[in-house]
Amino acid sequence: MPRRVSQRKKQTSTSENEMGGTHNSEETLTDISCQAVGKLLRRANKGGKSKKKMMPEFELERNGTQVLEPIPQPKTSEIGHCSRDSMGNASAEEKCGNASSDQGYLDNKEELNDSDWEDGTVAKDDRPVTVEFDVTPDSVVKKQSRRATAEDKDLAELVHKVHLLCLLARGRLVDSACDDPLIQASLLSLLPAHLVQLSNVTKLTSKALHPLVLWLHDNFHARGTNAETPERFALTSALESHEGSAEEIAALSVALFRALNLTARFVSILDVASVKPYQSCRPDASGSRKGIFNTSTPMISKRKPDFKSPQKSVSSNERDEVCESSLGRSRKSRKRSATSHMALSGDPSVAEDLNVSVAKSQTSETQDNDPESCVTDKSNKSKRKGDVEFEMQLQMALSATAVGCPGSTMESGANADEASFSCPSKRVKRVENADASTSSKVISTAVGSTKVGSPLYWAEVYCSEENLTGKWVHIDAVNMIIDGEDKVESMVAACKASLRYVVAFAGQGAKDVTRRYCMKWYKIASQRVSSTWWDSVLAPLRDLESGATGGVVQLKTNQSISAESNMGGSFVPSRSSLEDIELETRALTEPLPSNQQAYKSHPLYAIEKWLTKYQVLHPRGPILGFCSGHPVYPRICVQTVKTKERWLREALQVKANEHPVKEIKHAIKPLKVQDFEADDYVCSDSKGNVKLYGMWQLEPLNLPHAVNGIVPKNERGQVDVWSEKCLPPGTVHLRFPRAFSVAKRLEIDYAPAMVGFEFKNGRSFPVYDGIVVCAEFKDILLEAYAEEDERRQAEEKRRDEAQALSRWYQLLSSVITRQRLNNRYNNNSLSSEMPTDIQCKNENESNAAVCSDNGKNQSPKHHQVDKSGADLDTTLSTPVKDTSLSTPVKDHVHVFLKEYETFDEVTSLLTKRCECGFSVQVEEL
DNA sequence: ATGTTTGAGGTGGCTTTGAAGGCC
DNA sequence: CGGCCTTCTTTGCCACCTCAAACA
Repeated sequence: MPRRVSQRKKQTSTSENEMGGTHNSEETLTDISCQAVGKLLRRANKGGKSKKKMMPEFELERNGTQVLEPIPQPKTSEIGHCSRDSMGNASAEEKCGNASSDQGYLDNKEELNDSDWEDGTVAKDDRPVTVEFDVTPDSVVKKQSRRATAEDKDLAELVHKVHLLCLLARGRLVDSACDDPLIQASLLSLLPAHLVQLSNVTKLTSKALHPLVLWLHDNFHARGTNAETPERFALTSALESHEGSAEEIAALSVALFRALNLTARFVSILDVASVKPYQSCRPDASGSRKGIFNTSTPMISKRKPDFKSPQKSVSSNERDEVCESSLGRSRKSRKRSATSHMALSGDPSVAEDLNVSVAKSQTSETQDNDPESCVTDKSNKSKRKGDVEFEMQLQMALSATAVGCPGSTMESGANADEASFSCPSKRVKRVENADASTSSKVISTAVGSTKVGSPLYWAEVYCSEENLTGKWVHIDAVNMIIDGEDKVESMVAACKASLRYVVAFAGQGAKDVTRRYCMKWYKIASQRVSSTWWDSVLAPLRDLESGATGGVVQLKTNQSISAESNMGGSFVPSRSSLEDIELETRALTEPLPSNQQAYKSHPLYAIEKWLTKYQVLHPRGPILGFCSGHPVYPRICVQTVKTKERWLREALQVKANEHPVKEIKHAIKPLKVQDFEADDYVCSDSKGNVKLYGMWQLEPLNLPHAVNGIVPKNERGQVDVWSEKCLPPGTVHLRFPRAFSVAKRLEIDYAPAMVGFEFKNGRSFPVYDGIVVCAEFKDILLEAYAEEDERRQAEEKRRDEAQALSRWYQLLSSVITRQRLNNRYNNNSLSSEMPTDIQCKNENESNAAVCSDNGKNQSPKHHQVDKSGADLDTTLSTPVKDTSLSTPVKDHVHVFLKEYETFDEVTSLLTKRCECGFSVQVEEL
């Protein structure tokens, strides 16, 4: 395979390894999230060190603070990244990515130990940890945009998944806080007596909830940042002050509903980092550019328990607007950001606007023309949008993870009240900032990106008297909306926000209820992670959720369903299964999109215009409607067509008398020879059409059966083994090496097994693996192969041993010769230059061994048989050389002729002689 | 002003059945 | 000399994606 492909595979497998199996144990979900982030960082780190210059790098500081530090990015363009730039990224007192700090980080980088990340110390370290980003200004002019590579896509998907897991974990924490008995009791104590009666209502309708929601709405307000208290998820303080974040208010509403024995869920939009690279979290790929910056993750835009708010916020005056809850959140964010800029701008109001702009540009994927953002865009424009997004995504994932990591201590006793994530085991990990302002600034860059007015949290209450079978009713206490599930999408869309994941939490579990709120699924389908992965993650959580909320539905007596359930007694629909049906129904009854492009990858509908080359409509109907004059067909009518050969790989063959359903032109690559012969080229064009067949034209592959031990082969004398199904009946595929030689020796008919292709040199070549033989020969072959293998191994062993002996002999012989020469010419300077290479072939194996003693003209003038040589003979019992020579001849090659040999039967010594007088004694083994 | 269509341009993925030369 | 093994080299088309201009 090409290198490109193998790299891709590696990445994919990495990603799967890292993310896979996260659903196995719900109780370790948080751990898994943390580990995933750790791995992610490690990977990002690696990526950053590679040639991918766009990838930010990260490092681990020694003082227990993990600092995530993108290296200075080259500029995308132009001008002035002055103070504004640092405003966008960091306030002055924070670790601004200036040159000196960069240098320091780069130095430290050498000490970074990957295994720290690998081992998940990010999450598990007992010490308080600060996770912080520092965005450094770009300094080098760079290409404006870059297309996403496969690696970028993998990384974006990884970030997306990690972020999802983190947000899921957070949702579960909020949900469990809603179960806190103290919170519930406190709420009940505040509740007017007439409303408490609601707990006795058995037949609940959404209308009945109205006064309750009204009371909530009147008594609890979403607010902006309170400068005195750190922004944490603290239901108690929200309860006390009757004021809290949108998330807290929504959670309080859920807690109240549960206190009244209503079945209620906490619902949250998981506003997650984009699954695509260099995109912010926006729902709609077409247009709405300016809405991008409005997106952010609630984990960041909302002040989390893990980040202190060290800076004062500007007071809020705009409390009672529409979408107040989110406004509160966004205001908070804006203020927080603004404060970090005030030091630079000096004007709070300006600073606020600026900050919004900065944040926008940071989260934005475009340097859009939004007038509001252009003020500061100049500075951020220089940063590539992909980088910005990447930083954002990592921030999101990291901060979200930090919230959920268990096992760490609360930062202070004052904060460790019961209300914030009630039970100790569920307590929020406080990530202690060594430098609070640093961290806050880091977050502020993200915070400003809040979408204005987009509802992110609400409650769902199960009303048994709604519909026939009961219904989950959407209740947004902050905005005083009851049963407004159809309004959510438009509200979210109006705020340019994303509705990709709507998850309901209950009983420590979670369920994806996006379908209930999203009417235009095709718009978000591509923005979601693969359903396989998502479903597997949610599977254990779904069980928990349905366990907590899934009461048996009390069907109304006059309904036929009721009769059915009474009759059988076995079919008792649970709330959960009924909801599944409801959501599934919505999935299958989506209205026809009004724009053509939506049909390109629509799961339900298709128009012919957007079919690909290998797709046809079969059958052509029914027509469900029209879009811009194009008939709309059900997606199930779209069939994939393939060539005969392609179908063959799937063990299917085209039926007799079937005509190709489609023919496409296949540009045959003209060979170089054909370039000179235009006539040939033109002729070949006519047969360049590729015939395609559909699934309905196929039948199971009917290969000729093996007869008389002969393997049926194709026109190339081989068998294409795409899979076991492609084997002719009566044959087997033997994949061991050198099988063919065994088969050949036994004279068994075989065919090489072609298992695929390798692409090399611009062409593809078949890859063979083993042979195909008739099944009856399998055992014989295996047996013979085992024998052969044994014999071969024995032979190899023998050869190795002989070689070892030979080499020992050569070595010792050299040593002895050297010693002998030393003795003889001790005083001669030659001794130090003695050649040691005595080359001699294995005399045992040749009748006329050839030796060379032309040792670089330095051969001793006179050789004598030395006693030591005889000793060596007896000691080694190996071929021995006796150098009883008399006439050294320069460059002479000894030739030992058979007729000069003498053999001493007593000593078993064979003496070979050269015509020159040189003789060699060989001891026969 | 906003949304939609269209086309340009770029990237990733799929395509798919040798030859020469050295060694044993 | 024949069989086996290694090395040679890195296409070109199409689908898909993004972007921007034109259009509704």
